[in-house]
Amino acid sequence: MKRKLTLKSIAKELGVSISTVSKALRDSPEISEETREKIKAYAKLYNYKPNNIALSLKNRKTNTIGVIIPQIVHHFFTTVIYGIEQEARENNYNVIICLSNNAFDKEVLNMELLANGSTDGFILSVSKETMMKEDYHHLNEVIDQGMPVVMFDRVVEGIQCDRVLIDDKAGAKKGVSHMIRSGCRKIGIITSEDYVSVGRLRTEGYLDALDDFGIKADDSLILKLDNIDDLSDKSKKRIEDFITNNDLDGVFTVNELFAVHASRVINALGKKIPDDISLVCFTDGQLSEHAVPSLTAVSQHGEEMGRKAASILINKLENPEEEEEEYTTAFIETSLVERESTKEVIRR
Amino acid sequence: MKRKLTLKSIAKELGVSISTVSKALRDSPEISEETREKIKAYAKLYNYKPNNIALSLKNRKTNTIGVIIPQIVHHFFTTVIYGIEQEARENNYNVIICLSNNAFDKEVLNMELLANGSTDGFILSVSKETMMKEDYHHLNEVIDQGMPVVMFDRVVEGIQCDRVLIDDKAGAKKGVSHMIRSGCRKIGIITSEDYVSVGRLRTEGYLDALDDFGIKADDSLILKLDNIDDLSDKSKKRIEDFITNNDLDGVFTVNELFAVHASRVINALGKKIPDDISLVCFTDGQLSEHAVPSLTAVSQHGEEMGRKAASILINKLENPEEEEEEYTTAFIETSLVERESTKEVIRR
DNA sequence: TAAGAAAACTTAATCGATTTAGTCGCTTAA
DNA sequence: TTAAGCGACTAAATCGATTAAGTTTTCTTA
Repeated sequence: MKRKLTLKSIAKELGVSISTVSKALRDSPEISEETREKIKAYAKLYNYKPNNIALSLKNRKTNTIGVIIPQIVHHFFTTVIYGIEQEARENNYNVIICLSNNAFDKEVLNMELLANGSTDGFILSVSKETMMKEDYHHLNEVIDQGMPVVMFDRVVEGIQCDRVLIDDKAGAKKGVSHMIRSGCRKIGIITSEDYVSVGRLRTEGYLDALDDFGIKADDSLILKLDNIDDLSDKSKKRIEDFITNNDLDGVFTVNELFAVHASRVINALGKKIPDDISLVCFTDGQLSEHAVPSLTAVSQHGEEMGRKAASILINKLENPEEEEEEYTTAFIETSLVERESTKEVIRR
Repeated sequence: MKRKLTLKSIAKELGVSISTVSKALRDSPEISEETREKIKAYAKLYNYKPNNIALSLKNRKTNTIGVIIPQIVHHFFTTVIYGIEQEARENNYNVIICLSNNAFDKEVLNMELLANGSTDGFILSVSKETMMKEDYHHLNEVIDQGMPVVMFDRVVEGIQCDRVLIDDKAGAKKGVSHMIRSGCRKIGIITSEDYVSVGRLRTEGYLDALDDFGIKADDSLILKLDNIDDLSDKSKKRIEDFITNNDLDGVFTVNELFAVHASRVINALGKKIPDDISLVCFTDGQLSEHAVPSLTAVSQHGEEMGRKAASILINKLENPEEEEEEYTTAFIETSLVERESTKEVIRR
């Protein structure tokens, strides 16, 4: 096992001072051509690389972004991380990922841990528990210490930070409008209770679309489930009843899971997708793509979202205090991916 | 914006030396009760937390694990990361994640970056390109510097490191045996070319199972596709032909994607799953669970794998040089998750 | 030829923490 | 009376790098 090279060890070996080595490696004109070449050759031969930790300490800059998300076993977050990683890597930043598992305490703990010098800034999507508690002291603390924060997807108001959001409302509207244009007139929505912001916004988009086409909304066609992340047996039952008891010709769901179960129920009823009932869901993931029939979906472009969040953060980090106290909210446009679960729109 | 507290700033504020502050906070008996209490009260009031970077430099220990994986948008890797994160967090370690995107150069770059002081050790699954190149100098280099490495899933031989593996062969055997017991006699396998180790091992498990039950293997029932991570149009076509041209009563696939497509093809042929053809796949992910029919799958227990890898690494880090040069290979048992795509085994 | 400038280095401070090796005043025992 | 001992601190070294400031040595040039 060979010890890692340091400036000190090189200096000792070559009989010069530490600063001479440092300067030579950074091409300082203070050092003579001859010495410089000798040192560089030696460093190259033994593959010297400066110690990042020492540099971080000296520069008070870690070139690391802390990412805190509620879950990782969730396709959307995975794509966001992918985007963050891409953008970070291109700009020479590292990414430290911590999971809050949707628990407030873990979120606080993670932030405190990373804030003590490990990262220069944060990208986070707040946990469900944090949202319900409405306790954001941990966020305010790091911001107070001058660390920039970018929130994405699950954001909260009243925090001095940038935000990157999916345009949920417009996305849902896009999906529902498509169904209407393809001939649907009695469209139901399977969404979440209003306190989940994405659920509320997507419901609004649904209502907007109906309104645009002069279709009267009907409360009984709106099914609000209480958990948007899983599909409990209770939720399954409610979806079954909802579809069985309403004579729908279209169903819009706020996530893939709801759609997949709806598809199953429709099948079991002996109805055909999309001929009898069209189906569109929010989130374009593996399930939409590979389900049978494959599902028309509103794509959230998670990767783009991650990239955007990282790029905003890195920009703040590289140009501190450029324009003080100016926080932006970026919207990531959604797009509709048409697949087998909807009929074609006939334009005349 | 308030500056972060340091020992220095506390010392200055309270009119004592830096070392007094440090010792007081670490409950050294050298410091008088009175001074100690005063300093601790002050530190608590202003929420002092030592700077991790400074500690890392001093201790030459970062308490950070570097994880390098080929892709993150892949359910299996996501579950492994989840396991790693859990185990790390419980032992006070951070996790830095880097993606190689299956490219050799990026893998090398990432390792070099993290090896320069950012992490204490590595957990990695080598990229496809690295496997094909068979160039492992980057691995040997960090190991040479005394950093422990744990490889998982996609491992290579001849490296001084611990390994955590899925028992691919036994897993495949488990799945295929189940089909045979449920009555299948002509079972095809959709796998990958042999140079992908998981493909090869799973094929071996398939052959083993047939052999155990005295069924003669038939090369024409083995379809080897060249990419195990995606489903190209060419692969789709080959799956279609494979299923259409062989009168199978069971299909085993080495991943979910192949199975989902197989399911689609079987459907299109007007055959019923599982009555006419049974279907079992390796990897228990979202697709298996939510497909219609849902798929019987060999679960890889990615989370357990991640936990195991992290626990081996952390153990090495905490007890250095305990038993030199002893490397283990841990196997993670698979389990069969029975769902709708297979018939019940009738025991008599 | 002596002073000033330039070239080529080295010293030392710094980042924030820990820790070993002092220092200083006071008590106690010989 | 005086050295040893102890309590309660401070100084300084250290981790590995950067860099401003200082020091030699050599080269110009009036």
